[in-house]
Amino acid sequence: MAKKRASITDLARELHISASTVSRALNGHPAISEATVKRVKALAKELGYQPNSLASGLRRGRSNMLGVVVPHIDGHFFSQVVKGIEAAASKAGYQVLICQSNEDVEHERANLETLMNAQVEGIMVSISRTTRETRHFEKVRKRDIPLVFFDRILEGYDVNAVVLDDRAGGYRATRHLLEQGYRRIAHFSGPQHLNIYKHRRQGYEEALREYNLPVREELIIMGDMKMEDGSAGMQQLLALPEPPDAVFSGSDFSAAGALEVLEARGLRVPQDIGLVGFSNELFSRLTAPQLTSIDQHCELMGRSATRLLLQLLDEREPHAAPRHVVLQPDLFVRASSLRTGLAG
Amino acid sequence: MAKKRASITDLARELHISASTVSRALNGHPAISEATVKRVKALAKELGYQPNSLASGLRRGRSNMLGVVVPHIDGHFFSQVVKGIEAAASKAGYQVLICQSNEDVEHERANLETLMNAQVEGIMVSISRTTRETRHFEKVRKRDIPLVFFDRILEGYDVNAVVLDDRAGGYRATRHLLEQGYRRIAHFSGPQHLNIYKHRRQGYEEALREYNLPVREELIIMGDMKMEDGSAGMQQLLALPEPPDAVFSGSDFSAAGALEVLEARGLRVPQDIGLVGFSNELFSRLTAPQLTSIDQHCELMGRSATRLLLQLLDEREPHAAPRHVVLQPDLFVRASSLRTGLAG
DNA sequence: AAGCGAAGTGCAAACGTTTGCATCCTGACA
DNA sequence: TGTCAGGATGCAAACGTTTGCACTTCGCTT
Repeated sequence: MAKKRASITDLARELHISASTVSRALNGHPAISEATVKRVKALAKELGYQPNSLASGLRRGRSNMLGVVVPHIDGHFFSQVVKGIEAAASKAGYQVLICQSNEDVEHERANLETLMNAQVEGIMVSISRTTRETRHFEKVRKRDIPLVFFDRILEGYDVNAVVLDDRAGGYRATRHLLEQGYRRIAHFSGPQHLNIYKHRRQGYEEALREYNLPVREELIIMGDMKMEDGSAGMQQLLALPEPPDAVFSGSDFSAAGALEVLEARGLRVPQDIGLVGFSNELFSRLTAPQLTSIDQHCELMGRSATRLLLQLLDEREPHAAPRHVVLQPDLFVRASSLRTGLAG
Repeated sequence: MAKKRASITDLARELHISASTVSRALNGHPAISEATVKRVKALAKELGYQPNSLASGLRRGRSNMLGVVVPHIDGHFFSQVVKGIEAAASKAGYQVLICQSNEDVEHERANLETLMNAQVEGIMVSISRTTRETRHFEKVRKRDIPLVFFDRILEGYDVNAVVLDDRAGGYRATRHLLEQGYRRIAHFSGPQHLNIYKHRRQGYEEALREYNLPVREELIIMGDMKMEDGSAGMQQLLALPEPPDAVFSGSDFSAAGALEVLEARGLRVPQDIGLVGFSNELFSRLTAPQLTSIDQHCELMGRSATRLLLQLLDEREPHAAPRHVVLQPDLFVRASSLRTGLAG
């Protein structure tokens, strides 16, 4: 009844052959005879042999594990990305170790240590909101552990990355509002050291300029993109002498917050005020009215990041030029921004 | 420039002491002198030494990893549970390996193999919707790998588990509707081999009986609890000669689907029809009207499961009687079920 | 008949830690 | 001075795999 798990040596002893032969038989080494392979595999099955991946990892200097650091895992976006990562990784025979930084640099630093400790072969990161410097990533690089960033990256830090074309997203969202006839369009944005919020804002401004409209300071509200921030921002906007006739929010959450305020004030969406969010969260179909939003192809992003990482692992060229993959966003038009649709 | 990571042996060589001493110094073994400890730690820091957890895992027969198998990771519930697991595990010095079964038994079986391969010390599982038998779990048990189920368990399979008191949840949801004056209450339920849906239904029936109301077959709709199922179910209900005046849905998603249909038909919630969901998904605050729902304390569930697992690991009594932890749900009352609130 | 190549297998070292036991040293006590 | 205790360290084996190299056998070729 001793529950010791069968090892390669056990198989070898039982079959009166050497451990090397067993190992090779199991791994499909060509030099082993048909017959032996059969015997080994049969016994392995019988004893329920499972390779010890710690041992093989140790010996081969590989762990078959990839690490992921995300700010958090709740909400649609990151959980979908992780899903994509998982799918791509497991197809390639890798395990995935997932860590959450909780939007905190210190946590992020600790996560990286943890992952390196666990001997992961590569790491994918989406930086936390409080990350402003890159020392902890340099440590990873020094160890020659391939590193791929996704979605959120640090401005001016040249790295391998898979990102969304946030500028295009911001542009298309805003342009859609303009085409619907809205002219005084406000924008909710987040911390500007994060590429995503900065680029969404730039896209917004670009669209305005294209329509020869001024970019007004008072219509751009900086916040943390949570629901509360959206509510507060909306109230601030409504208090203006000339309130906006539409809002492009850099996040669905703050858009939802804005929606609550509008409803409470008895303002109609999209008639009185148009609204567009960002991320195409699950709930954007459930609000009343349904929320127009930008889809980020989260799962694809996860798969792309993993594919890029696997490529790097494959090539093993320590310091090749960093590669960028840019995904194009999609605009999902729903009721919250459809003014003409109602008229027509 | 060889990027070989410093090992214990490297430290030992450099300091002209033995590897054992270095190991002991780093692990706080009492027999090592103050002075040596200092020297070792200093050099370790200088060289950026990171212990190789594969090696130490191999030697000590421990991996410091826990495995988790969930049906999926999107949506509020499981991602929050995972968050709780992660938090509790990392506080205890464990890594977490997360696998998704995609609601498929075969995947689930493969996930378990994978985790055992990775030498996890214990496994937490919430079974997939298509899991109806337990052979693959027996294999884990045979290896004496502690196993804890959470939320979803197989009826009649006696195991360590952390579950919600779903019966109480169903009861309280239904009772709340009754107290609001609704009398013809329908119910959306899911696959009955899953404890959660079965118990929610039982709680629903219990509340009806308490009010001396009949349990009507035609008012109980079985489905897959997705949004579409909710829409379809609602249409089916509205087509009845005597449609219900309220619905208790076993999931927020199908509740949302029902809401869409109701809105399209011009039926007012909660005046014409009351609605209660289950899970307290993030979006339940965002629907119009906001959705009354049952909160499952997801994060707590994750923490509890982990704590239980760690206990089992600690005790190492192979076949102690399985333990159950039952969490109490909370009812979050919102507009979708507040008929009297409007009158008052 | 010697030599050769190929196929199949085994030996032993290595990966980086941990740990039981042995060893050495120093100082104290009888 | 001899003995002993205790503190500090080292030795070597072990965890389960993988892998370069050597070895045996056997059937062929020259």
